[in-house]
Amino acid sequence: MATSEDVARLAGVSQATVSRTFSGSARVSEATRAKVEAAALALGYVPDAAAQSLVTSTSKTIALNAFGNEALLSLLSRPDLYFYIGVLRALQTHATLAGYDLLMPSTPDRPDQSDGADYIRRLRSRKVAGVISLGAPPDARKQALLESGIPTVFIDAAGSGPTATHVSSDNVDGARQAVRHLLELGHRRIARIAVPETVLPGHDRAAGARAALAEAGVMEDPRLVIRSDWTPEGAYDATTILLGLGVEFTAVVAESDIEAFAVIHALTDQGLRVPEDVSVIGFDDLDLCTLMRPGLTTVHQDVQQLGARAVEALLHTIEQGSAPDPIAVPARLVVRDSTAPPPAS
Amino acid sequence: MATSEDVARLAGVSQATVSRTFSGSARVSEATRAKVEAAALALGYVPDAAAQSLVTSTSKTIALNAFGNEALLSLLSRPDLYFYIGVLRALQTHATLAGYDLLMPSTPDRPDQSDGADYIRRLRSRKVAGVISLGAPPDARKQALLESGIPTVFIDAAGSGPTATHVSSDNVDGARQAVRHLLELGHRRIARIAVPETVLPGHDRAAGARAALAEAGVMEDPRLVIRSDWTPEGAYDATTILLGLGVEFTAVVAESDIEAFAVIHALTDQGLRVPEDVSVIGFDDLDLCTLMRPGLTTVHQDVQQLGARAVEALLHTIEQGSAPDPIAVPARLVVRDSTAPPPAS
DNA sequence: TTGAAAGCGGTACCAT
DNA sequence: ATGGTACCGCTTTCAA
Repeated sequence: MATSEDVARLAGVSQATVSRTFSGSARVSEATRAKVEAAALALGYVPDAAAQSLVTSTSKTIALNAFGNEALLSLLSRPDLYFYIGVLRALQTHATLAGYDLLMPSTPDRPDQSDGADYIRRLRSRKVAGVISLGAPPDARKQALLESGIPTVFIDAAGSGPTATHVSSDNVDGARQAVRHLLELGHRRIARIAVPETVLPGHDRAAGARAALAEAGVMEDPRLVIRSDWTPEGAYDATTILLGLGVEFTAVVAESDIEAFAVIHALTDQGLRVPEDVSVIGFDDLDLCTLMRPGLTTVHQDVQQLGARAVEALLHTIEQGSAPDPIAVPARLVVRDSTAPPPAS
Repeated sequence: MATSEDVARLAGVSQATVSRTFSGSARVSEATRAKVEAAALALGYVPDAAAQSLVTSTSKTIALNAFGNEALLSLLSRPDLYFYIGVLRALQTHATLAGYDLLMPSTPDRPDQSDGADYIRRLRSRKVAGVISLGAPPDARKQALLESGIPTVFIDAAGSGPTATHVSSDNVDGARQAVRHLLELGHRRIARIAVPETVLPGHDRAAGARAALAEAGVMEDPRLVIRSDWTPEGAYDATTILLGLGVEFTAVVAESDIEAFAVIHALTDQGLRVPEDVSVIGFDDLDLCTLMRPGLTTVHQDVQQLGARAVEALLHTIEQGSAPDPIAVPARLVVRDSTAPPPAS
């Protein structure tokens, strides 16, 4: 690999001038710049990232962090997380545009003890410019990030501070639209397969659902809210429990498309028809929705926007030194074939 | 951040000794090592990655490369590529185990010109230890990788040389099992929705299918081989074309599960039943297969193994300086409900 | 505007 | 086994 020294020699200037030419900020005469650039091109010169990083104490790198102690991508193989693929795609696109590389740091050997501090040390060792965290990170890690001063953006998780903020879909409004749609169709007994309200999307969606109900003067029946865990298995079981309760309902709102499919299977396995007997609404609007039958009515999350805004917010934090306010990306209902008016009964 | 100098001072040894303690290879007395480690722990010391990289000319980083000129994750949002999520997961898991970080380099601004050389320069600038490439990379990039001497493992793409090899499922055998299964059920008129044979999986699967046919003394009808492009839309259209041909067939073999679902939809949209009228076989065995109805008969690809062997092969190349032979990971047929004997007719 | 020189935080070779 | 020291390639004062 050619070094700036080589380029300097060929261009007949000092090594410092080569550095200035590439760092952009400094003033270099047009003539010199041209000479240097020609020499650099001829030698195929690219600045050494490690050397730059060593002296500047930073690198054009954004670290990705994800839920739990598991490696980021472990989770992506769970069908309920196909959603994050879209987000990752958008992150990559926009990070690239800004000239940043995405890094998936190897998880420490012993994820259990002193997680937080160790995690931060590894990030510092890598001199990452910032962190984007998908989903709810473990508390120790989240806390450590908030205190570290490392620019951080949480996606789908709460967390803000001087150098941290979060972006997510407008879950309140998304859930409100979903429930409102059902209400307009005439449903009054609406069940929800819901994740705990301790996680941000769970909290916001519950609030949105209740708001829609309240607007229509309908009281939420707590028996129709069944806890689940984002997994299709959990949703299937929750639906079975719901059916076993013997409480009347004509519609089910799920927390994800994948869960919605599981709900539909649970219903049809019991001889119920969707949407004739029961309406079902999902969340996410995955690409593969177009492949499923019946077409799923669901709340579309704009993964492109999610990723774009996350990168944008992170860059702002890196450059300005302070994090912007939390960001909500609009969500919108997509009506397909899994919802219909409740049976006449 | 604490430096090795700080640790040395606290431990009452020289900075060089601290370095030795951490590099592991050199000989340090037990007593000294203990002192140094205590001091390091107290200071929260972690070696600076950039400094290490600068002096060693390498880094514990594996770069991910993927198809086309697009950013890696662009492709992952296409439903036909959900398969690679599983592979990525396995890659991450095994890279972590070996202490390597995964890097997704930002794509150059102008992906068109001088792609190859520029790509390599960026990798060298980052001093990546090796590259893992998913799917068929653009020719310029692939060629550049092969010539660069950078350890490389291609997944699902041909490519080998002194420092490069490839790993993929045993596509020949997988396709053979699929077709053999259909033959055993009594099918003779077997259609294939197939990607071009210029890509490795396309080539191998075609060979496997023909081998199974040949074993059974069945002649392949070229009219039953319809070209497609891995996408569900392409598969849907291909199926429609197939139906329009007026050529008899009782089974369809697709190149992926997602395509298989599209094939099923195309068939049922024409009033045909699966598997009563037509049997359909997919490839991949995605996690979400368990969520689909009918249950899809498909060829299972072991994504864990794929990722594990890829990392293993790359580490071998990095450490030994020479690449191992190409690796085929066993695939196996999973029989569910989308295949049955052909209609009596 | 440009050149010279001092590090950034490590590694590794040379003595001791 | 340990300490001293010469770099790795670049950024950034400080002078000229």
